[in-house]
Amino acid sequence: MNHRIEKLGSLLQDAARRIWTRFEQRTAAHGLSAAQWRLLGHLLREGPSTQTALAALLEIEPISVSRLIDRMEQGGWLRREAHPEDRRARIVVATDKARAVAPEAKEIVAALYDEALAGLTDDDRRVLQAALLQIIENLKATDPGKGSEMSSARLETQT
Amino acid sequence: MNHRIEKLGSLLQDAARRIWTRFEQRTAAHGLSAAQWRLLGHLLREGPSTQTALAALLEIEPISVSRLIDRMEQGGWLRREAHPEDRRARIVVATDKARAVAPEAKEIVAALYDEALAGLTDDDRRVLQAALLQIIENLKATDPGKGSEMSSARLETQT
DNA sequence: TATTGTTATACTCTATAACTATA
DNA sequence: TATAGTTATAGAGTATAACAATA
Repeated sequence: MNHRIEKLGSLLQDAARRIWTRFEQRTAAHGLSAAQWRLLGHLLREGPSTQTALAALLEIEPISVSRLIDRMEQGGWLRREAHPEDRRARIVVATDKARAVAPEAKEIVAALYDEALAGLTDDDRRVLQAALLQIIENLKATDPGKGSEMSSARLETQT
Repeated sequence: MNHRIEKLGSLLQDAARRIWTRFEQRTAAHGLSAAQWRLLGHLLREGPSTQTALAALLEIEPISVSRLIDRMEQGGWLRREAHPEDRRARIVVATDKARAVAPEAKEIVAALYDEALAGLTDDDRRVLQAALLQIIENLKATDPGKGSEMSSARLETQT
């Protein structure tokens, strides 16, 4: 019998929430939500992207991406541009305003992660990182415990 | 310089979301949300509780607890009873219906955690658990990176 | 026919502010 | 005055269904 982690789900959720809440507090002046920062991060790191690709990357529904982008476009963080080849699609592009805050956001993230991981050795950190990736991987495929669903299987667009 | 975990926040969030989503899928027949299961878990493990205590435990606002409980009371999962000593307070009590699903929920959780942690050694799991607790602890106090806030400091009611 | 993205609509979770009842 | 809980209201995230435009 392997070691059982009591409340694994709650621990993960609490840790994640503390990090994101803290991050939102420190970036409050810009008025972006955690989900919006995540989307913007993708955009800034990996360049312009269609909404469909963003939805696959963030693993949320296209309509949710659409909503996020609505608000961010209003705030001037990004623009929807025409796709040069596919006239149905739109390309989402970060604006200069977004690019301008990226360095500050990066610094905040770095400092925050340092605080969050304080007291953990390098080995601990590597195990933690690997463990999180493993958990995500383990739960990636279609749920084997339920014989019905099959729509979360298109995640090959992953990084 | 210590090891940096790129995307620590995203990794934590993704791992947490996958676990909770999977859990919701497998318990879908009962129609409870992740937040509701968490609240119910506290109630079943630790017995009846006031709403204020639940709010402190779950670290959400009392009004959010009130809303959760509204829906759960409608669903017959719990009852609000009068507090014997303090006529302002209400005691939240899990119903027999809730107690009846507890074993099934526990089994689902156990199986889910086993799947999530597949491939991780016992040592890995212990490090993971300790790391999560450490992160939560590290980010527990008032934010030192911001000199303004001071309202998340009443967490002494913690387990 | 399939895909991209949208509207319309709705539900959950969370929160701030203002309030009631009680301590 | 302070606390327990509520109502009113609102924002964010997510989702299903129906649809338009295009491939």
